[in-house]
Amino acid sequence: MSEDTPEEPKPRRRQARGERRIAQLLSAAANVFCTNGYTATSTNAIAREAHVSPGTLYQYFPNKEAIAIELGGRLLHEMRAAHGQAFTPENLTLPLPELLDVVVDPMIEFNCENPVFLALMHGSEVPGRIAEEHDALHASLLTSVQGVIAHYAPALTAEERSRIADMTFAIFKGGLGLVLAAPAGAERDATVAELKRVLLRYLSPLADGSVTTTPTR
Amino acid sequence: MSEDTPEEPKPRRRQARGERRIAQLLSAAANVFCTNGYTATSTNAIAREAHVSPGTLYQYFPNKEAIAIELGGRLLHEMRAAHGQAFTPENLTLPLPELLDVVVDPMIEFNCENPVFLALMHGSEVPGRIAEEHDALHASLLTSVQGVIAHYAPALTAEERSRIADMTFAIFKGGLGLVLAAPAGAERDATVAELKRVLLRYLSPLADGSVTTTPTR
DNA sequence: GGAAAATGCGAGTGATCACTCGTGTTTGCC
DNA sequence: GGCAAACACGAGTGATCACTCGCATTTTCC
Repeated sequence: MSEDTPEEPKPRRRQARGERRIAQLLSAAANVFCTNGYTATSTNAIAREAHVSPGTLYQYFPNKEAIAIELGGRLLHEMRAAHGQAFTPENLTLPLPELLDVVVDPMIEFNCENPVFLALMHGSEVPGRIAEEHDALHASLLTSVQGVIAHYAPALTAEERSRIADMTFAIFKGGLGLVLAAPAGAERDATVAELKRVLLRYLSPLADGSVTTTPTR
Repeated sequence: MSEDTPEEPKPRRRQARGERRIAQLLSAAANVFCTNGYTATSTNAIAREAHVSPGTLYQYFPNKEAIAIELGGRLLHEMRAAHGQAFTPENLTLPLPELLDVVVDPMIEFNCENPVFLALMHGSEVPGRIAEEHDALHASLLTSVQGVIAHYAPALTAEERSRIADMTFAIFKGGLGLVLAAPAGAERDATVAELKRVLLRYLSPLADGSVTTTPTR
């Protein structure tokens, strides 16, 4: 929730304890959502995880969905920030391998540190509101990727560009699952490197001016 | 204890109607699981979708989990059959583009015709029994992919081979999501072709004898 | 035809869940 | 200190869910 909205009939006085509780509840919710999924998670379980009574939980959130909305909203906000930092105009001029580093690494890091993000954004069991915001972020990311592709291969049609961007993102998503499944450390790093290798091999022919729809063999 | 029936403690006489009902219930369950997910699906909703009373449903399945088990088991069985047909020894000798056709097409087709498969196998909300069987199938598929990779690039270490197989499968999974999201027809075909292009570009360097762990930049 | 088994029904049952409410405690402000 | 508001609690409430049970109907076998 932003603080500059004029439609706030609830000017809360106490903030220190309250904000702490909200953060505590969201953190607990992230843990439980992550392990059980949204639907199978009970509000009582969230309260228990936060060492708080159910009544206290409902003092800060009107219902279960609002918890996911708030949590998802915060994650989406962070994600958008990372996204904006990755797809800067100057980064767009980097050679492909370096561009991949600059774009992939922050995204991977974010998801490693917030595994609940994938859990919340992926399932069809999440409340519609989250799904909408996620779709918006997804579209925004796709547009950025399309921009990169257009920069590397200006000759492509919009349809081809769109398809390649979709596929690039799907590859990343699939690889992300692998990375999250790998234990943090050398194995995870190797998986990330492999993911970048996939993307590099898939995308580097674009820079050569070869048309993707023409079989080269 | 006194009854020593080895496998079938339930000799059902009537089979025509019963088997029909079971198929009907499983089909209904597939629909509802597909749209709502496993956890959010109620047994009453399955019965309603099948135009059957809740009591009738529980005459054929002891509980909700058993429905998913049976449905998942049948799908896994079909999937295993398709898998076995794809990874035949003679197919292994095909050149990579043809091998991709032979392996990818049936898998895509199966998932297009049984979208509930992904829905059931993917979520962490599914009963543990399904997850186990799915893990077994997953491991089996990975072994096959590793076999192919070993054939194309015998010089790789087991670790590299495993990582490449994992990544290949992750790419396929990601692309599969795209394919299922695309409307059936030309767009879907184009997406499948793009997926094969990704896999081809990722895997074809293996056949050239270049070592993947050496940076080529 | 008639017994027995299989099939079918749907209201009912206990458990669980999201959520509330009455009450007690802590904190900010004078 | 004292008051009001924010905070905290946890037993309780209505709804929903997975699942049952008594009974009616259909099918099979003789």
